[in-house]
Amino acid sequence: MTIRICGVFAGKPPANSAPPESIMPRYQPARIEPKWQSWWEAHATFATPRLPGVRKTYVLDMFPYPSGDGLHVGHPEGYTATDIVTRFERMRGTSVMHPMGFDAFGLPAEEHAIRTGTPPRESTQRNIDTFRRQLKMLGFSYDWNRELATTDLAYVRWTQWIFLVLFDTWFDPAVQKGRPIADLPIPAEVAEQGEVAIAAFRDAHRLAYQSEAPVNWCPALGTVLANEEVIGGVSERGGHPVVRIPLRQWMLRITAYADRLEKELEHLDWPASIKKLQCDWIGRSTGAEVDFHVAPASGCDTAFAAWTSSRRASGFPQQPGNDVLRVYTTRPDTLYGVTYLVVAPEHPLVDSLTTPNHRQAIVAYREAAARKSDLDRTDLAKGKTGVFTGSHCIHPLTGQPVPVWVADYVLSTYGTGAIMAVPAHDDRDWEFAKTFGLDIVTVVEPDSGHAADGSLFTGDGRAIASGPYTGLETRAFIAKVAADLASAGLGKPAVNYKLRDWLFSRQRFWGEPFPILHELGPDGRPTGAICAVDETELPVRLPELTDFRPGDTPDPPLSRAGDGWLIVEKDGKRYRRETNTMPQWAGSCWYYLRFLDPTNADRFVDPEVEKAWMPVDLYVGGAEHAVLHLLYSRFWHKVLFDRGHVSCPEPFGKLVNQGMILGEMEFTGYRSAKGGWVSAQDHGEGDTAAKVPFDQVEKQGEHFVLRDAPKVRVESRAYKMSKSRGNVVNPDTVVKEFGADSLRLYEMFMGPLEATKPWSTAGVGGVRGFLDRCWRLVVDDRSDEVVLSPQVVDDAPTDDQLRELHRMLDKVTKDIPSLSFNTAIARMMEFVNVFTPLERKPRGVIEPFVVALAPFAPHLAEELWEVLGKPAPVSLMTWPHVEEQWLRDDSIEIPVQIGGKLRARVTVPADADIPTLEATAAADPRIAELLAGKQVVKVITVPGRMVNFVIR
RNA sequence: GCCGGAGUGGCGGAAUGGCAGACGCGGCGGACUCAAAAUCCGUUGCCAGCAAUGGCGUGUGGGUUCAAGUCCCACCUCCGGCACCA
Repeated sequence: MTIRICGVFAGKPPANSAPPESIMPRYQPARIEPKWQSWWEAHATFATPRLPGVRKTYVLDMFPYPSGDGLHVGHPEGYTATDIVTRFERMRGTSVMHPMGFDAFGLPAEEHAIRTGTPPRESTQRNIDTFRRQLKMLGFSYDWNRELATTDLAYVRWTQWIFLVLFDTWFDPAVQKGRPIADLPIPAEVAEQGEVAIAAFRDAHRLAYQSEAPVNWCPALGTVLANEEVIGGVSERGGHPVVRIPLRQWMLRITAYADRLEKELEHLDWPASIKKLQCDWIGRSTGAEVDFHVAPASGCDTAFAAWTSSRRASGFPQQPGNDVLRVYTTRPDTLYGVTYLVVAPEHPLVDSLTTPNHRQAIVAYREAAARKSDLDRTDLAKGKTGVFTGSHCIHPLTGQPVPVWVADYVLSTYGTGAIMAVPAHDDRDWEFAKTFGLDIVTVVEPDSGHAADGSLFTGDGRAIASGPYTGLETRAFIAKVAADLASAGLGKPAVNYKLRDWLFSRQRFWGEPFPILHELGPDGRPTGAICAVDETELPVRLPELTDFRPGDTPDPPLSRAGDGWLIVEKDGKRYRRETNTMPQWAGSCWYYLRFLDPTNADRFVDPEVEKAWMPVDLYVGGAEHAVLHLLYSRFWHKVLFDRGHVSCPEPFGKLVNQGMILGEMEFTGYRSAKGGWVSAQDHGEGDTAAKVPFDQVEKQGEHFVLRDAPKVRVESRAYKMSKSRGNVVNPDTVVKEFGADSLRLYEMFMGPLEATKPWSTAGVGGVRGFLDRCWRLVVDDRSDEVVLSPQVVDDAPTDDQLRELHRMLDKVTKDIPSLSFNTAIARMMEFVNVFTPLERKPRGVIEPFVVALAPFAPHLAEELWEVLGKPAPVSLMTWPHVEEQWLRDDSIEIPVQIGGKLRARVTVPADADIPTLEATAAADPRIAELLAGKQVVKVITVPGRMVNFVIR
């Protein structure tokens, strides 16, 4: 007799130590998991061919940022889902592309470098090593030969190369396509001015261009941020304040692709919510631009008449002159309700519009607005502010003067930076008019009834008090007035986007250097001319620095590199390298392409390989990338497509967002300062929150209360995992305690992939119990060695056993492609529950079960396959065929209802026809009794489903 | 404020308009054991009843239907995102 169990480890495998031989028959993930991981690696089980066979699938995970904290339990959720899909597809004979890599540039590595003085490349490498170890520990079937990190020089080379493609491309609106800059038509008046002017004209049209514009400067991070990275006036990362300062920056002309980015979403198999988020972010709106003539100090009428007649002749000009204020509106039908105009504080006409007696107030207001952070400026709770300029403009249709105000609720960066205010029909204008006592003129009535004068109505309706347009419906009015304005040269239809060009440069060290050179004049100062680094000189490496700190000023750390790095001589001219670096998004914009051909030294990807594998068939990751990453990479992909470098217009065919995994469910009670319990619904400021153990709580009605004090409610919910809350679950710990297969299976069993779900360690124990039962289904747990259970026999399976097998297989086969892993696992559990008690378990059902288990618990399945005496690997076995004949029953039990209420069940032949069903149901003693003396009005019978007697 | 998503046992969840609660956790009872662990078996929505059985039950209120967790209308709560874009 061997003593198998001792001390505190009873029931659990000893942590991470090789178990003594004597207890081997127990399921020991710590032993079998590394064994099979090495086996797969040694046999290159998951190596992907260069080109796919008849059927291909490209299944991609959003690659992780390798943070110093290591893998989080959220990572394996999506990664296990895709791993199951890819293992399943391989077993079905599909060629599978399933790579993994690391998004390794980024702020945390750099901040760590600053804190510790070690170069970011070192800590990044350490973190990648940790991540790789953890990912391998979970048995994912990646082709590790394709591993890449965005920080690899061989990768940076091609990121820079793609930047040069953007630099070499302009967007031709006529064909809605990106074209080589060499094809850009040069207007004669530019050509006349010579080479410098032509170069400047080209630079102004490139998809990658420089711009001196107000940017989001984050002093705490020492860098500027893209609009998308600023949430509510603070940085998305870290929540630091952001201020607007003017600065020369690199921009990417993503707005040129706004229409295509919106329209081409339509056919993608993406969650509707993500499509909508992208749509809203792009924010296409249609309306009209309208010019308001600036009223001269005197002689207003004649000047206006002269202006309108000249406009009638010339038409609506491309650029408004200084004599007009151009506004953008989505509601030109409310033109007759305009009672004032507003320009943004940064609007170029503010100076000329300001009259001397208002100058002081205007200057003060502009200064205050510039000082305000975006947070203050966008805080709706603060109410509207503004100042009158002293000037008026002339309403283009009525000829009446309209006062011009400056207010920061108008954004300089959207539309024309100026609006026509219609307080009766726009809530922001209404609030402003109320604040400053401006006129409110109603010009739209709701279809039902009259609007009270001076009230707010923002919907569509019928025009009133609108001159010749009175009586028109909103939509008809908009169409007609837009046409009329256009023919009078006073306005034109216009489209606007919320999307702004992508601010693409950062003042940080740990990013890709731009492959751009600035020409230096004889005085050593930049001449303004720029040129691209030659393709053959890529990659441009980061210089060796010892100090990575961002400056207090927006001067990038790279500008502190020595002249050896900074200064380049070429064709007898001196150049200074661009010292900004690219944002972290750059690398993640195209990694899915490099995976296809990761070692290619001649091209970023071989076109033949790209055409064969693209697009990505399934892309799984968190919803936090809904706009940023997914919008940016679609943009890059479209540029590459336009320039003929890739074969499809969209990179990601199907997208799935895994839900967040929260910490364990917690009960929180509140204690007052005096120490007594306070009920959760009326706890206040001074009370302290305390965790209450599960067994001291019970449910009473809708709420949980303290068991010992049922009047005291406690809160119950699960929270997002965070270090500060101390509820973070570490995958290493879970693997040590339960094994990788248990972690994988548990995360898939928790609930639907897309749902937010709380963690439950007891739940992990539950699936571990299932894997234990799988083990005992095959392995003899009474022997001292790992040998086949004597209960697994060569008997021919019975019909019932085959039915159980094929029904399980059918469910699993259907559930994997639809990513319904929780129900697939439940079905496998049922299978095991059926076969566990049997004394004789036919090989003919046990073997296919092990094959079906393999995508979910691959290590255990390999081990059991070996115990069954089969040659490894089960991972590449053919997926079991589902035999239809076993999915049907000879007889079935169906419910019988009376008036829709269940009253009995009857057993009938599976193919029974309606009369048989009704007769059998009516013959049931209980039904007969209930129907006696009642009048059956109608009988509804669904063959194979149910019978319902409707009685009076 | 706007836009998404979700409300089902003590908990996670399951359910092509057709037997609500599969599967798992937890609980309860039993077998095995000197005992415990592990394992196996049974049981477990609530109320009434010894039981057969009956009643009630999918956030709330209405509606459609022979039949509603599922479809429609209104509302409530929670979670997530966006937020002066004219």
